[in-house]
Amino acid sequence: MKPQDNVLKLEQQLCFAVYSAAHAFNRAYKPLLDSLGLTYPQYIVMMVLWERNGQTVKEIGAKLDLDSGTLSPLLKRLEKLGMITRTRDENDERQVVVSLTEQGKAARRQALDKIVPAIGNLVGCGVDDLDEMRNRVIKLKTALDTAVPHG
Amino acid sequence: MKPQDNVLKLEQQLCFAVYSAAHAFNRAYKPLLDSLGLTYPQYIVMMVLWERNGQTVKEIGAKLDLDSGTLSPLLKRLEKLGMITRTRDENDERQVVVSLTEQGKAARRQALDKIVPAIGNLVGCGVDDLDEMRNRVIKLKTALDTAVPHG
DNA sequence: CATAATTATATTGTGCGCAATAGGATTTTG
DNA sequence: CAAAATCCTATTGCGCACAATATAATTATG
Repeated sequence: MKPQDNVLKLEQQLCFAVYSAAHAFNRAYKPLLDSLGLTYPQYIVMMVLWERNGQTVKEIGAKLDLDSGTLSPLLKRLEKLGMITRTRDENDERQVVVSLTEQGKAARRQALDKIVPAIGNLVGCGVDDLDEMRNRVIKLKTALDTAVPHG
Repeated sequence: MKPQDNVLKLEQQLCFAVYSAAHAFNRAYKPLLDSLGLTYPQYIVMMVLWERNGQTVKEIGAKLDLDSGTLSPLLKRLEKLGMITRTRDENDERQVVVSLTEQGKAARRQALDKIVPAIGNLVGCGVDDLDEMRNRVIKLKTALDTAVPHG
């Protein structure tokens, strides 16, 4: 076997490790998020709004690297769930402002009390390790984004 | 602001870093894979077959954590592309054996020569760093999988 | 001020990803 | 050996993810 033949092996690939870990996170979140009726992508949209209520679709998309093709139907589903409202901006009618309902605000409590600690237990490593790992993954994403710009 | 209020911030979340890095990988691979006419999920199926030709859907699924709902249509598209063939096992007609065509085998060369080095440049860090990072991400995935079994 | 260019969101089409279900083929068991 | 249970793949339905396109509002330009 040639020396470079290993580089195509699945287990050697960082991309597959990341791809696979992302799916594992999804599976881990699912039973926790079911109690709120949210999917993971919907949950991270809620996180964006919990940080600051009343943001446009564009602002949300910029923070999550998601475009309107993903967000438009997702936000409609969140609206149907009673988590958010979508209203056209009075000054600029092109923009849609997304705001939390009371139910949407209340969901934050359950996220803080139940979901965050549960996932923390699953990941199961010290805060310092976790910080370092997150920073490495973010650095990786930034390197990939710089080479292949988007949005 | 209460001390635990930070834990819901997007930038603090390892899950979002991983989710986001997975998308960044997809974007980085896209222009490279376009020359082969493959998507990233199709590419990792090809990797599985390049390691060992002639595997059942179940075997492929076990290696990639994907079920038949994902693989069945994906494999049909690979067949249509001329990369693989799908044939019922003679001894056990429940099983479908997936095999590389000549074109599918030939695609491996282009992956080795063009795609692997291009992605290597993008990730842009030493082999040791890369190994350590991959191992950490795999460990993370394993921890999540153990807590929430699947398949 | 009218027209062109730009901006923000929505829509359409394709391909995952996964739960639920269905359909045969094989194996188990009574 | 016949009935039940199990196994493997395919299908259906829903929700992302994203490219391409459409539409309406705003801004820039001649």
